[in-house]
Amino acid sequence: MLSAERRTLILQKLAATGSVQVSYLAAELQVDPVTIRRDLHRLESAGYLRRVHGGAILRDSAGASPPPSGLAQRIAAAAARLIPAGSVVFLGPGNFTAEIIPSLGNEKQLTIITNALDVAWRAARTQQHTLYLVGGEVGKDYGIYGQLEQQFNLLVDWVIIEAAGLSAESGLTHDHLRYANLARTLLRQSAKTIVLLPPDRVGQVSALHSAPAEQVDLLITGREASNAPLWDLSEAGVRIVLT
Amino acid sequence: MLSAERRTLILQKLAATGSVQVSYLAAELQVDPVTIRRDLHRLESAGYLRRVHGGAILRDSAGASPPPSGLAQRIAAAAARLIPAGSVVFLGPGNFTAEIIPSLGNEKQLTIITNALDVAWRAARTQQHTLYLVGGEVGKDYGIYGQLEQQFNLLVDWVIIEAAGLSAESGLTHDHLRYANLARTLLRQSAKTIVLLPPDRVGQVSALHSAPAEQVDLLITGREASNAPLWDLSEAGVRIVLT
DNA sequence: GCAATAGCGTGCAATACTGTGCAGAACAGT
DNA sequence: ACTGTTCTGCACAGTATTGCACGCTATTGC
Repeated sequence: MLSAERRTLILQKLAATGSVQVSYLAAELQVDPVTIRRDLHRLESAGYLRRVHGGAILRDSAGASPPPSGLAQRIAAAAARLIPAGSVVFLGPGNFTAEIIPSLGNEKQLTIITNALDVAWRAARTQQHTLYLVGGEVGKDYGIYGQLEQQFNLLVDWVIIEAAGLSAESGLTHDHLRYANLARTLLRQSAKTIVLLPPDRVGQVSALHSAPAEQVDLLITGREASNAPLWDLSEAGVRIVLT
Repeated sequence: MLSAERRTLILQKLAATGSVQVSYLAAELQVDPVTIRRDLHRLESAGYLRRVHGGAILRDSAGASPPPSGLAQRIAAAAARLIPAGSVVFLGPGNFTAEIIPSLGNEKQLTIITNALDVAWRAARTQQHTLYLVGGEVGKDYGIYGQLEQQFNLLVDWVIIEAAGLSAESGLTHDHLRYANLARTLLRQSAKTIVLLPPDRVGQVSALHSAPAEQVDLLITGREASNAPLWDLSEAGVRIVLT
């Protein structure tokens, strides 16, 4: 491998995840840690990143977003494992979905459609996927709730969204009207639907309903989720992945 | 084998894999490494690739956004000073326009419409402006070239874009068709237009024309720009800001 | 506060790569 | 056939990159 190539890979990894570790890169790229350190030193001199003990972080991440929680990484990693290379996926807004991008690794190439600015930014910086973004007003949660149907012919293999609640009786529910509308539009298509949910929201019901539980193909949540609602969902035909 | 043939093969290999190594090519093509080096040198001069130690890589595989140069910050700061609080501005793709966001400071609130993912991301993170984003496919330069007119009623006070050239006779010119089309659409509106240009592109002409110089209200460039073309542009009614 | 651990920079030697001058070979035009 | 030009390979000296060893420093857990 060319040294310049290696430095490009380091920058891509950094762009995708926000930070890199010397030890991880050394193992991944099969070079001595001291070589990685020299690379990082060089890239810092060129202004591409900021060197910190143990690795490097993005140059402009002064007051950046907090590091992802372990839960988000676990759920996102589980989702990433399920998606085959080459799929067309829709990613909704949220911390869990955004964390999927760095979980995908360097090889798996997808076509990603999203209405979340943070997801789009992470995906774009990897230069690895084909990326489509919904237009419209950008909200404080980085979600963009535009006229989806006008902009794309939605023929996606997987729809991956978060929700405020999922129960067998009340189905998929949300806190915000625009999010509920988005979910309803997306699930009308015949794609496979994956819902990412914090474990404490399994079986819960929120204000705005979008779809019955039967339309959810797969629920990914934490293993702390209580069993009774999971059982009911499973009865309703929802596959469950605990992580 | 003809030398031109060999260079074509080198470019093919490079396009296929993203990088080539001198030693590999020398063995593969059965010529001396020195010959390969001379080929690469030539191809680099012609702009086909970027030479690195041990081989060559694609010209635009920077991986991450390059650090802002002093020039970008100077030009962006000049533009930021000109925009009054509360304005509705369109920001096109590019390093200069992206640098405007941090130059705006913490108080000035704008309504920003953009088709550049990096601009949008920076603006969104400030939580300071009202932000609209054009939808569509995200390109390698983070530009999104969708159906602008279908998505927004463009009633902006300022259109701020970059270009590949601006001269009094040939007007505003660009390197990429989609960018030229964008500029043409934007400038059809009656907004005030600001063009950000590296000083060495003042008076230059590139392949694709979008608008006559008269439609440009303001040119912001570096003070290194040569005087004759600036004078012509000023005659054509373009206000000039040197920084 | 302190010890264990992991990470840091630097000097050094081995290796690989680089540019350049030179001479011979291939080639095009006369 | 002759001649000037371009391309190619070789030799050589200089430079870049890498891994290892060493002593030093930051971080972590108790």
